[in-house]
Amino acid sequence: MNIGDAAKESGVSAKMIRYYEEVGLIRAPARNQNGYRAYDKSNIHELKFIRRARDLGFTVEQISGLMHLWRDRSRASADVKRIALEHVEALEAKTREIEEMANTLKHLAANCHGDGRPDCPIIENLAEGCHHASPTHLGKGFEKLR
Amino acid sequence: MNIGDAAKESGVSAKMIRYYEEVGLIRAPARNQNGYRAYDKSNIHELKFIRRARDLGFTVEQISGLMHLWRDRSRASADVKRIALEHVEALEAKTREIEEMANTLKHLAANCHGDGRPDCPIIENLAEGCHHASPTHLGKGFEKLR
DNA sequence: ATGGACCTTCCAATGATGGGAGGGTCAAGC
DNA sequence: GCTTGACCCTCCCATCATTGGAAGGTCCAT
Repeated sequence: MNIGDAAKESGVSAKMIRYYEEVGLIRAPARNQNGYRAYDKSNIHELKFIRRARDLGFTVEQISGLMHLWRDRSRASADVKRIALEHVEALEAKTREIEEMANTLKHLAANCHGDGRPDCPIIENLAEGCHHASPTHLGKGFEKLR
Repeated sequence: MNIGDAAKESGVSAKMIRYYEEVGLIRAPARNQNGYRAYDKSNIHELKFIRRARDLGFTVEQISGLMHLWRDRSRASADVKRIALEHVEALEAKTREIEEMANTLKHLAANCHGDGRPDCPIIENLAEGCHHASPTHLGKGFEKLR
């Protein structure tokens, strides 16, 4: 099975499969005589695992941890649960931060008549300071959200 | 006023001030005889504008648009309002996507006894497929959320 | 004059992903 | 056998906003 078929079956692009190999998330597969990567069912299984974890918002590093736990039959479910719940917390922190931004903007927009006149509280707030909303300063972790 | 003081006053790091200049978000300021960038109050004002827009999650490109509108005294408030509301929508789409991930994970974790035993529905879901949750496929724009 | 706190430019890295160039390989159809 | 198109390979580059550092120049106080 060449990389293109593996990509189709797993839903992970060929580019990303090579990338995951490069960064050590998956082991380098066997090669055919022509140098093509050869994948089997267990590789596809692994790639699907990765794909689903990506869809849940895990980073490559976190997926690496999950895959070790997956392969380790003696691991405690508590370990997995802890990682999952930590991730839930991180995701919810992100939603709170983004929602805070959205709310501030919504308040500003609600006070903007939105017609042809130039005066606009949104621009004024950006220019002059935060009179309308955004009472607290945004915290760390915020930078990667844009 | 040197770049360090401008950074302190505006809350934008010296590194980022130079970057914003490089990408054309701000115009190159005057230079002293020694080659140091010289900032005045209007520059600080502009940097604070940028800082606040960043805190609201606008990208550099969007801020560029907002600054043009800011400088343009004849602009209609409707233009600003449209940009703001589009951004609110984008932010809320992001929160929905992240919340969907968090909910899926929460459901999985709720079914995981989380003790020393190895069987764990979270890992099983990742390995075998999406039996528990995540009924819909995640949409576009999702990739940048991690 | 020496040190420390500035400033300058240039280069690199982050994380996950896409795009493309330049070149090799394979299988089907002629 | 040759051509063609669809693969595959390895590199390199770009994204976006931000940080870090190196190498070197400047300013000011001691």
